[in-house]
Amino acid sequence: MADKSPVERILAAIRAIPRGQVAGYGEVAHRAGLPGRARLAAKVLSENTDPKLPWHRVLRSDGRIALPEGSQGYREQCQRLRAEGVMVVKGRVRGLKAARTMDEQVWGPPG
DNA sequence: CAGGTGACTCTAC
DNA sequence: GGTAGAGCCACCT
Repeated sequence: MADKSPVERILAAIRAIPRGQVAGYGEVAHRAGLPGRARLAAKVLSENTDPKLPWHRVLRSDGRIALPEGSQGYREQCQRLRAEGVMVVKGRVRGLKAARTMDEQVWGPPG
């Protein structure tokens, strides 16, 4: 990875998320080389405006959508996830979860 | 330099 | 299993 800015690295990590799968802010931040910067990832997404960026694959540690229910972003994320084969119920995501437990097997361990 | 904010995370009930 | 409150850390004004 090039010596890009932390924001660029976060965006790259999000772009690296496989389709039909989801990841948490902490995971994305850690993958971006910024452990503990989950908040930064959140702000980055809030500032992000790239339609090609799979930001909808980024969820909270609880596997829940970060945006408030009823918001435009919430609906967009929910619909996009469903379109990728991800089940979304009550603002929660069912199926694979990239939490800090069994994510390594789906994300791929370092190496 | 200090204050305020947040698409977060963890622990406890 | 879910909700509620406190904590933490970096970024912005």
